Amino acid sequence: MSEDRIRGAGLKVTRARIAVLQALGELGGHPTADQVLAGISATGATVSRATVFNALDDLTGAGLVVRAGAGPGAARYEITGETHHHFVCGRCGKVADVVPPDDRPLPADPGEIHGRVDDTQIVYHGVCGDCLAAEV
Amino acid sequence: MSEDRIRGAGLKVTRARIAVLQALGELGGHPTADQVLAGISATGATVSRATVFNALDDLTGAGLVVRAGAGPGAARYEITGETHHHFVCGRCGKVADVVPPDDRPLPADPGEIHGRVDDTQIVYHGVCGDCLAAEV
DNA sequence: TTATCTGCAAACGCTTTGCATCGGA
DNA sequence: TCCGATGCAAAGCGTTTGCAGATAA
Repeated sequence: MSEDRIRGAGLKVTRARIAVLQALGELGGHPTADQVLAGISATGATVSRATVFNALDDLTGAGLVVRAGAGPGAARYEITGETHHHFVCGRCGKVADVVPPDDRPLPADPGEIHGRVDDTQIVYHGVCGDCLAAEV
Repeated sequence: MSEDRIRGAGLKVTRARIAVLQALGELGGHPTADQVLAGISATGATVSRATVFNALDDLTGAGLVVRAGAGPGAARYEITGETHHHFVCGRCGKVADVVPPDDRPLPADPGEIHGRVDDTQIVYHGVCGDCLAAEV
């Protein structure tokens, strides 16, 4: 349940945070903050835009959510979960999940990092087929 | 030489693009567009802000440059090169290079992606030590 | 009860766009 | 010569901030 994870992260359990976490889970994929807001609104709940950003930021700091993608446009968020791979289009910012070609494990977390690692993933940077096709 | 890579990518060789590529190389790390602009200005060359963004976008589309990092604030760029690992702080957006703990090769590019892969890297998402310390 | 979060709106900063001019091939 | 890049400025959009009121613990 979302509430437990929020509580476990040391954050207050509030309507907005539950809604954000649930929306992320239901939407799946890599929604932008705006899409999260839309997802929440679709359930009938009302949360302001700024609160969505606040909640996403808090959840990111708590390690429950990760900002994904490094392309143009809005930031994309997803729930911290199992390690998986991403394909990021540097042109349109689209993020696609990638099915691991094999089950080779990732290198362990580097010990020299003086910080907390919440999520590890392989990122393939490139240009997606749509954008390649759009290039004249 | 920067010019050769630009030409090889099918782009016109212009002053701005050479300057951007050289600045990225000299700055190293993961500079923001603004830092690239500052780096260019430091050499005495004058390039407008919009042109830096244009050039970075073109070079990204050509696969010579990759947008890195998925944190708040400005986008970060780096030259496409050898596979290396990144630690991204979801709080301050800092990107740190990670020395691979071993030389285990990455899984091959997934064949099902209908696009072009320019760069593959492992990304560790988390919170850096500075931000952890700043959390009260 | 009290520290914290929410919500609204406005400000902020990064990024993109439009158009005239300049420059590479 | 011709197509494309540059440069300036201004608009666009995602994100953050400030403060008063509401709420979880």
